Amino acid sequence: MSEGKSHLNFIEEIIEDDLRNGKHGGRIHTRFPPEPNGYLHIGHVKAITINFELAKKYGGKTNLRFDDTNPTTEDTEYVEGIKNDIRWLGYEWEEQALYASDYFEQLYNYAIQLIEKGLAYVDDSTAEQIAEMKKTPTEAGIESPYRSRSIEENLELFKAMRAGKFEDGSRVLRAKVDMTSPNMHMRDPVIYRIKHEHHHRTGDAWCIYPMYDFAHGQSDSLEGITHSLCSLEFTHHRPLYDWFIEKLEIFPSRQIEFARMNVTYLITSKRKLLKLVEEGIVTGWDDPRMPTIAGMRRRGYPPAALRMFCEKAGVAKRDNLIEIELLESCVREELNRTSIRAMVVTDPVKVLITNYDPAIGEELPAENNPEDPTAGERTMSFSNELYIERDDFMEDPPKGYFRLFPGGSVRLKHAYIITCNEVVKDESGQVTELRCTYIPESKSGADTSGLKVKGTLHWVDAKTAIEGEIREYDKLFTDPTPAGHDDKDVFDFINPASLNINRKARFERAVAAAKEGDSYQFMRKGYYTADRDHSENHPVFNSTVNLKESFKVQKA
RNA sequence: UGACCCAUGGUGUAACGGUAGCACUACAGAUUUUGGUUCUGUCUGUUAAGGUUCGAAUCCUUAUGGGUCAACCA
Repeated sequence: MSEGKSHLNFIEEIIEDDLRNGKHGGRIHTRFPPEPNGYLHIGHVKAITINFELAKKYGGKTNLRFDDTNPTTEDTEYVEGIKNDIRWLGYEWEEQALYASDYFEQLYNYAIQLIEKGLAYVDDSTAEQIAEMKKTPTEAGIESPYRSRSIEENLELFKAMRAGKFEDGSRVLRAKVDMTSPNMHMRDPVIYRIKHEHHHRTGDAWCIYPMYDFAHGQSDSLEGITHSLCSLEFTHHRPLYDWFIEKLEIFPSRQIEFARMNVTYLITSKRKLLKLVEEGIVTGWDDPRMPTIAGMRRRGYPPAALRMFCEKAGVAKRDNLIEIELLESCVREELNRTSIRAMVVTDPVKVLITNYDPAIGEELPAENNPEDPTAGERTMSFSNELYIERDDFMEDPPKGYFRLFPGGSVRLKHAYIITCNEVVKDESGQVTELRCTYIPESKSGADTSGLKVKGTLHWVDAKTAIEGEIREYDKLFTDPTPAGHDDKDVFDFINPASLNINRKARFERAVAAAKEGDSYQFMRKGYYTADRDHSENHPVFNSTVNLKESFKVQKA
């Protein structure tokens, strides 16, 4: 049986082509190369899934390599966070994690080789002078006066740089490429700089550090990476990437660029994300409103949903802006399949069942997940005093409203049909209690009443329900592309109501057993996930995503 | 006045010279003890102009639009 068309993306086509041609003996090896200077976000999720899934699909391997060539910004704290996030996403890398810093000695030797070939030189110019001599994209650059230094002098100076003889910024090592190239990265790029700084792994062993362009390609090559996948903004680096491989005559890894993912209402600038944290607009890197992996995890987005999202978003080279609705759809799809249902009344109004004996109560069975029979069932307490959702009652309902109203009947899910007979209000006109009667013959699963009602409501037993907290999250920004305005800053679009803490909620008893990270569907409301602040006696849930609603209650 | 990349419904992504498909969204309808799920259906698309060809979203040319590149960041 045919599985239908395969719909390869352009990277898969390249890979299958390579496989057909027997390139690298059919070996596929990718890598995910984060810099350990911050937390991973939704954009990284795409890079992670592309690298790991491609290797998985073609029987290859994926390395995790920390691109730690700049000691100024990097820290081991981030290394652990990143590893944790990748594992949580469901991926495991080859062997142990690798580090560009493991190759410092080898990279240094590569630099020596380049100097010996007359392809690199030590430049004493200042950063400003170098920038000036590079000129602009539309104007050819000019050569540095130090460009013609002898190989011997370059060797001597570079060794002295390593030996710590010079101050930060006083000299750099540059590759001798082409100052007139239309590609700015080919205009004698700086490949080593002096930084007398402590490195999170190599400590004080080095005071010169390779630049990205001199570390990345060679690291790929050393690891035998066959397909080095990165985002489009590195396209201009590719000629340089290839140049070093060619001149050093090392394993030819191939760089392939894809468009990074943009999602409406989300930002992925590390700098701006950091500012949100620092300004206290969010509570931290793992605030459930953050587009970080840590934030999405705390929000309750399942890893499978994130993977599904990236797969559905696809891989191509054109700029894209994916609607957040696709992400939410993936989250719902996953959670609908897997999450246990519970009844939680978020804005309670009391219901008194006047014909139900206040002295007794009963335990009613309730299925845990209609999508999954193996999820079993639980029981819910029922008595003459209940709570229902304030939204589920209207004294003067519009047509099309099939919840509760005076004289109307609804089914209480897993329980009985009730009819509203009397509305009790306080001085301000606020409804305080609904007096109803129930139909004893209408019990769920044993309904002999023959009655049909249109509405089914969720409810909790007032006597046994637990009070707790729901943190309702909305979008952090009011604009779909907060970072896409030249005249405005992302901070001009902060949604002042992105967090609403609800302390009125009443939870059915079963949710008390939730553990941090457990997701539930609060029936007819949405998906919610137990926060780390959750406890048995005081439930605390984060709203993950609402259920789709095809009916909106119009407010008077 | 540069180089490089890109252009398919509202959004994302397929179609590899031969019926423009899938998903999300939106809107209908069916089912439903969740106004959820599921099912069915509908709406909306090849940036433009030339050229090659029996035939072009696909190949060529030009135009238009968008993006990227000038850190001792990655």
